[in-house]
Amino acid sequence: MAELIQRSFYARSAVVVARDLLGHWLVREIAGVRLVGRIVETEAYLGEEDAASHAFRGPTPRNRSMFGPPGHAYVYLIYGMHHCLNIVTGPVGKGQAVLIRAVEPLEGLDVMRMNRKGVPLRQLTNGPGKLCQAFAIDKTLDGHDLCLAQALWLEAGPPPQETICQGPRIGVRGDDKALSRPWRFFLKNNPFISPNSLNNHPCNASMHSDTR
DNA sequence: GTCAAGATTAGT
DNA sequence: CTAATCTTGACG
Repeated sequence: MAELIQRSFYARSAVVVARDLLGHWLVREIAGVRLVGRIVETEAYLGEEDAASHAFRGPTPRNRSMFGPPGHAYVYLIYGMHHCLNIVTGPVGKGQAVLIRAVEPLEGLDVMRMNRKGVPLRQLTNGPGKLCQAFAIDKTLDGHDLCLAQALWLEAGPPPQETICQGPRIGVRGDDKALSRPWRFFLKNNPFISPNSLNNHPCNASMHSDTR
């Protein structure tokens, strides 16, 4: 098994972590069965300075895990029907997190297809709500420690060969500043990024793989 | 207590 | 473009 990602990785700015998360593996274990997805799209959310962030107005019962230690999950229900998975980053109390927007299925495809019946491979995990359904991630995992290698964690994957693109975040509200922030990161031309990102080429400031 | 809005998705 | 579906948080 690949190397477990340590807490020090998460204890940095959400913007940096969001980009560095591309190519790493999201691992879910259910009843001994292993599901793995390669992270191909993320979004960074900061704390009280970011009008698009759930943490913008300070801690509440829902977002309380955002203000906890880095390396934990923040999972919430949106539109009454879809769950979204975030990774808490940065210093305790800042309210930073990274939304996992899309992964490329690597292991446990059969279970993922079971959780999302009749869905084409390409659309199995190409959105924040879709990947949570495929990986059976819900609010019971809110606050879960990702550094324990239990139930849900991340492992280091090989550095991505694809170009890293960035652009404005999808579906967010807030002030003009928040809307203009290029804090969505994704792997160029990867078939498993969200439909929105696929249509969002050309990417803003393209850069190449990080110095992993 | 009330109520509008939501870091989405699938279907018309 | 719109419905689905229900929790949250702001306000009073």
